[in-house]
Amino acid sequence: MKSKSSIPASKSGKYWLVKSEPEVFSIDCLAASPAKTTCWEGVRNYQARNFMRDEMQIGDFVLFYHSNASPPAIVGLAKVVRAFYPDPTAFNKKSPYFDPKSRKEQPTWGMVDIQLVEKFSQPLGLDFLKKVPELSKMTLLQKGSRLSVQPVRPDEFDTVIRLSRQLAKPVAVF
DNA sequence: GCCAACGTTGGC
DNA sequence: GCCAACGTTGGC
Repeated sequence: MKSKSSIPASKSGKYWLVKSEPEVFSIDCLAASPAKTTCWEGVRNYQARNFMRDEMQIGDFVLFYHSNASPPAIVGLAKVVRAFYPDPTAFNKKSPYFDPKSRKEQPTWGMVDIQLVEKFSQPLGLDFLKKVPELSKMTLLQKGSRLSVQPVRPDEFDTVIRLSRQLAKPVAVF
């Protein structure tokens, strides 16, 4: 019998990774959010914005990464549930994400909504990921890579999901 | 807390 | 358009 693949496939064929500092917004915050959904506010980098605006589509899968964490790790999977729309925090003077140059008539910044699909039972730590040959080209693992919203190649996405499944299995004891 | 790498700003 | 100064990111 053919077994059904447990690797999720996105309709668009596109996959992403977003970074968040767990001190600011962790995967547990996402899990505790209404409908396990949050708006991805505060992106203030043009390249990251352009990915969200020009390429992200509803249904795309998004790896959730904890940066500035110990250890830094991919901690779960989410998906896009709302396409790009203006980020109101850019107009809020009290927000840390306030941008005085952004005009309401023509907003500079935007965001998408993402919904939690699953929190990995074992985080995939940065040091672990670096040892995986199939991931050697992954944007996240390149030196000096700081993009907070970045594309992930389909084969890399498959590898990450497969590793998360492997790590979730009980360790054999002899 | 340090600091390398990167992005942005602004004078010229 | 160049590039120095500055600010931010993020691993360690």
